[in-house]
Amino acid sequence: MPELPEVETVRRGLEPLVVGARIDGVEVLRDSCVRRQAGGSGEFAATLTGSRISAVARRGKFLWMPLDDADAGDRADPTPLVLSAHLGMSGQFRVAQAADAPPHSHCRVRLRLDRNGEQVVLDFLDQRTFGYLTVEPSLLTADGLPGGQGSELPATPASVAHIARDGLDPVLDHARAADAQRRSGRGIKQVLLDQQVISGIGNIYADEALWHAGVHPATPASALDHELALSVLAAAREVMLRALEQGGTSFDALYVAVNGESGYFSRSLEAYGRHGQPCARCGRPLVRARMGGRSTHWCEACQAAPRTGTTQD
DNA sequence: AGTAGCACCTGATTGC
DNA sequence: TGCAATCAGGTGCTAC
Repeated sequence: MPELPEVETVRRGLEPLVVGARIDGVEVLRDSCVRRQAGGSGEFAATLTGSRISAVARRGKFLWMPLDDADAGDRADPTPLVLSAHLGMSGQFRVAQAADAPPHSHCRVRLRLDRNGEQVVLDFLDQRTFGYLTVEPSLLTADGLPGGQGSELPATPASVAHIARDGLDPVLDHARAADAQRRSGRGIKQVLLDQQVISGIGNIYADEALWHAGVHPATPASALDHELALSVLAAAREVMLRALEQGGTSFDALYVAVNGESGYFSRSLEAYGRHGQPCARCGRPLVRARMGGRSTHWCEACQAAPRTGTTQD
């Protein structure tokens, strides 16, 4: 589930915990949670051990931690390495309370860190195992990334190269992103979920943004004019910023911050999960339907059905 | 080339 | 009570 505000909440929790820390031990409890690693979990653990984490970065829902590798000078190709993480639907980073605490049943990887002599045990939990960790090279330049602008980040993992700038990225060109959306004939809901057009928006915030903008989720993106496409993007940005202020959206224990705390934005949701309940704007009951395989919530009165071409309901 | 559909998993909830 | 079907916040691959 975690979408941009939740992943950013995790990033902010990790930053003071891991930056400058040295990885002293790596325990992989479930091999399949280490992905895209040629040498598997063995190589993953061997490469990480002894490395020092220099930062925690994010684009959209993708997290990564650049590594200062003490042995980099010995390698034939000293490309900067990063520890990449994607939380999938249920991934979490959690600090274990004690070095000898038995790992949670959903713990997939345990990292033992040394931060100025202090021992920190960081667990990667993931019930559904759609999330993953990997150590991979980073790109030396950001040229050619989706969005086209240069990057203020030191390095971007290869696995993130195809991901567009996210809605809170200061470098995002909103006008270009809006026009990129309008090039697709798919429904605007599906285009909002396309991480190669604009990243960070997931199923919750897509529904919220469209409710706030008053746009029907099935409206073909190509039918929006430039101004309306911009206002959908602005709505997405505003709702994600407000969610971030409240630590993200938590429905259950599957999303919590690094310290185990839940976010409070679920009580501010206007559309997602509110089918059958009255619309806060007009009082009509909200409806739910499946769209592009995802459950979608909207108000039939405030979010007028697309009326392009042939008529319908 | 762009897009729909499915695969990847576990666990909670719903319905018979 | 038991068991099967359904659903869940995401992404990437494959086949049209």
